[in-house]
Amino acid sequence: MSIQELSKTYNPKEVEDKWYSFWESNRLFHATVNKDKTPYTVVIPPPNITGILTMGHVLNNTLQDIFVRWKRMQGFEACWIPGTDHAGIATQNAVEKSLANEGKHRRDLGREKFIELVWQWRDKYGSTIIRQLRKLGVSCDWDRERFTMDEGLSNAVKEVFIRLFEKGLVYRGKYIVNWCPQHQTALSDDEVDHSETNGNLYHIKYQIIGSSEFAVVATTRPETMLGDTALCVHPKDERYKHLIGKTAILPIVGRILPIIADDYIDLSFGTGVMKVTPAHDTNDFLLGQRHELEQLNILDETGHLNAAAPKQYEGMDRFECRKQLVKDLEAQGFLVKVEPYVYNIGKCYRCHTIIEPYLSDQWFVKMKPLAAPALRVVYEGKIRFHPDRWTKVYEHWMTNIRDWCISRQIWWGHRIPVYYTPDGNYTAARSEEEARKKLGVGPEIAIRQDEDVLDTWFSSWLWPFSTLGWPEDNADLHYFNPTSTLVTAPDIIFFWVARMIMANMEFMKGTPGHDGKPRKKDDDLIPFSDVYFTSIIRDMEGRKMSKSLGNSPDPLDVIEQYGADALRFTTAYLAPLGQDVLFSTEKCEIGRNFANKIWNAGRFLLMNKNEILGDVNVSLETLPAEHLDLADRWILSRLNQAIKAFNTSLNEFHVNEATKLIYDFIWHDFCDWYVELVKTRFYGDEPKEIKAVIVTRALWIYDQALRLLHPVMPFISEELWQHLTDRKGQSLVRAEFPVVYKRYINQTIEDELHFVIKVVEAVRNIRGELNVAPSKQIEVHMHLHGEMDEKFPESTGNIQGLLNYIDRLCRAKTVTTWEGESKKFERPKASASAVVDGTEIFIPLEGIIDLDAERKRLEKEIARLQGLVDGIERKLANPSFVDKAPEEVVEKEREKQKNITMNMEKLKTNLEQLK
RNA sequence: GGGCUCAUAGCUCAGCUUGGUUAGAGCGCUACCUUGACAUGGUAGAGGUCAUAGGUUCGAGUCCUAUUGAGCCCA
Repeated sequence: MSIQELSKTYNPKEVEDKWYSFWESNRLFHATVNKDKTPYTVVIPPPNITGILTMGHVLNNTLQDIFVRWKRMQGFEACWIPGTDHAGIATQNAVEKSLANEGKHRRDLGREKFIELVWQWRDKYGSTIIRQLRKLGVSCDWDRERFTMDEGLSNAVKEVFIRLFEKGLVYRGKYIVNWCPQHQTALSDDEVDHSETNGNLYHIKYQIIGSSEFAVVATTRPETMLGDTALCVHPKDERYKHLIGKTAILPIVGRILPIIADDYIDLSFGTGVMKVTPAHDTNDFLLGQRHELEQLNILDETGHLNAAAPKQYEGMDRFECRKQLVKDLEAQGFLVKVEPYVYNIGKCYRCHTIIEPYLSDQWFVKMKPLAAPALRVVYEGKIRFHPDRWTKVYEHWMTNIRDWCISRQIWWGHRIPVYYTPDGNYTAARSEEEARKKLGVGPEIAIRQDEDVLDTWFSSWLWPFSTLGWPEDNADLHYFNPTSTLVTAPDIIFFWVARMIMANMEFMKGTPGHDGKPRKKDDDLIPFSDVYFTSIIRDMEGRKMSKSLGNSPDPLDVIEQYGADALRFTTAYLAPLGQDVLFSTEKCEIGRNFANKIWNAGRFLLMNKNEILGDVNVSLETLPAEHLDLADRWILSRLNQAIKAFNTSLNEFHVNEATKLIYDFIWHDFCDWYVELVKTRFYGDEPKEIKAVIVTRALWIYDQALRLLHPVMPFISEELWQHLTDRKGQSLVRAEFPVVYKRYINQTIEDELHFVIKVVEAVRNIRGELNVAPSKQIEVHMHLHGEMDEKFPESTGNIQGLLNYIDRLCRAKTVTTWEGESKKFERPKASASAVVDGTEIFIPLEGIIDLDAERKRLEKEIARLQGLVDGIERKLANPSFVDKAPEEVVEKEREKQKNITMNMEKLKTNLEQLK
């Protein structure tokens, strides 16, 4: 391929869609059962079908893709299963909203018609986010895409419900649940957001019967008094002991309430007397059960007062009623006082309506028995959390786990597979037919299925095996489950992560594992071995990204502006394990600039390849190892160090560290130094055959760098990789990931080249500080300290090559070397000078040099070194340091003192000469 | 009330279980530079008493305790 094809800057738009469709149409992401390979499976946290791509998704999916692409290139059978969940409440909401625009309600259509409409909606909008994910470059196995309402997954849900029912782990009960009057459904505890709210504490007095006394109670929700069925005090409370057993009159209503005693009462709260409303408060409900109190429900499903309330309030909204009731209490003299009060209020996580504790019939899962093994596998490290601190959070929740309310009073979702006879018998069954059998009723008797559907999470918790075909037994399930890494946001650790662990351990029992034998051991029953909890993406002020704040950039706009690779790179680069990320769109410049740098390095190499070799295909199969010089051996050492460190970082889930490593290797080691060093040989007078080797080797190293880069920046790496040579239809997606060759890692070589770098930097520093024009050719005199073969054991015999490098990088005319401590050495007059590892560098600048500036520069450097020496000397003068510190540490300090002092002395001599 | 995390350059953060390099990077800032890949670039420079107070240690940005401030989770 020829250079004309590479533009001056990288243009992501021209390459991204092209390569994605190439990958997808060649099914390069498709995984199959392959006994010769180790599986590496990841299940996507299924986004809602109502969702659009957010920065959170970008981070989450970029991380997953990095892991998956890395493992795939390393030769694992990498399988990333994508999909979506049906998001019961959110989706129903969206459809109801559009119905409302037509002035209709779902009840007008009826259940069947409505669900049909939701499916239509899903077909139209439900895969938006899946399309958007492709833009990001994710390497999901699209043949395996699943949806929680698919037939197979629905069967899994049904099967699980029935098995739990038969085990007695699913039960039906009247319970106080979190009720959302907006959605008219129960919510699980996790679906309620708590926030501090400014409200009032109302003090209301209740007349004691047979006495002139009043009991004063304090409440934040006065309207619930209409459902009061008792008053309660602490049995040991001296203030109220005499009231126990008596009765009081409920103001306005006139109902007679017993006064009971229970040590649940918090003596320090309010007045110490509590009103008891069993149907409208969880704690009161439990208290009511203990004391067999009547449960009086005063609200309907929409949060309006029902017929159990006095006539004047019936039909009122709960908050309207609160207002009116307070007014009435005040008018009738029952209101003692109202004080401002801050308390926690629960709101629906979907619509932010204030949650009403509400008494209703619901289905629950008994969690304690399921939690025990799930807790054990995390305790024992069979599942590891990253960062590790989430294990504590998990343990705390799991040990205090409460039963899970799984029924929802909506239509969109998996309908509860429970059937009722007219006389109230019920059972769980796979079909009406099975239900009849179980219930022992014939076709002449009508039975009805439960109206409610299941919580969406009741399908999500089966995701690691339902997506693989469970409950049908099949090879995929044996091979790809347990999965490997789960990448998810920490806020769904309870909703999802914990429950998946419980489900996998319960339902995969007996399914054949990798070895074909039925699973029994924890190691085979876990759903995944590692959980990576992602950072939370915030804006630059540290606020959570949210729709209402409008501070969330649309990732598609960002991709349009900067390219998908830039977005991916920047996100991964900025996101440390376990810490929040402050993000702004402009930060994608990091990734964009990096992409451009990579692009231009490739452009440079291809230009030179064309120059030297012409329009031929080079073979990049193996490293051309002839004519290696210091620079080559140095970059090979750096490359292998980078590969090694990259793998280590990813193994430890330090993705940002791995990303930084590539950045530093490509930008600094490769571009800043290697490319500059190699120019010396490209433009030097070596024969063409050698130049051909050099450029091919540079391309080979660059090829390795692209492989290293591919998991993070798949598009640009593929595009460039294809340009390097004819790949014959192969893709970088399935190319081999670079392997570490330890023999190329060589510290001596790195030190030697580092010396060259330090000399170059010292000269550049002089040029910069003394304002020597870059175009000005200079002379550099080096007075080397020590013996040549000691100083450059790897370069002995090719010192000229080494000096050529310094020459070129310093734009120097000549470089003079003085070996050893030659007596004949004469300091060039009127020179700027520096010392590097004892080697003196002089730049004669007769007539140009600003002597004053040079003196100041030297004085500053001497002062800096003096500071260091002082510090070291203080240390060495401390007898307990010399006594107690390890010998090697002390020796190191002595060595340091010697070297710095030597450098400083030389600078002092040079300074003297300028005076 | 219980628990967790964080505090290092103007800004955003590295410096990781294992205390000992002259505490680093990117952005921003200053000066210079279109040099045969790249101005989405190069070179050089300025900028830090590592939140505060104690403690452990020969030695603390790093370990421990407390305080202050910021944020999160659970109840």
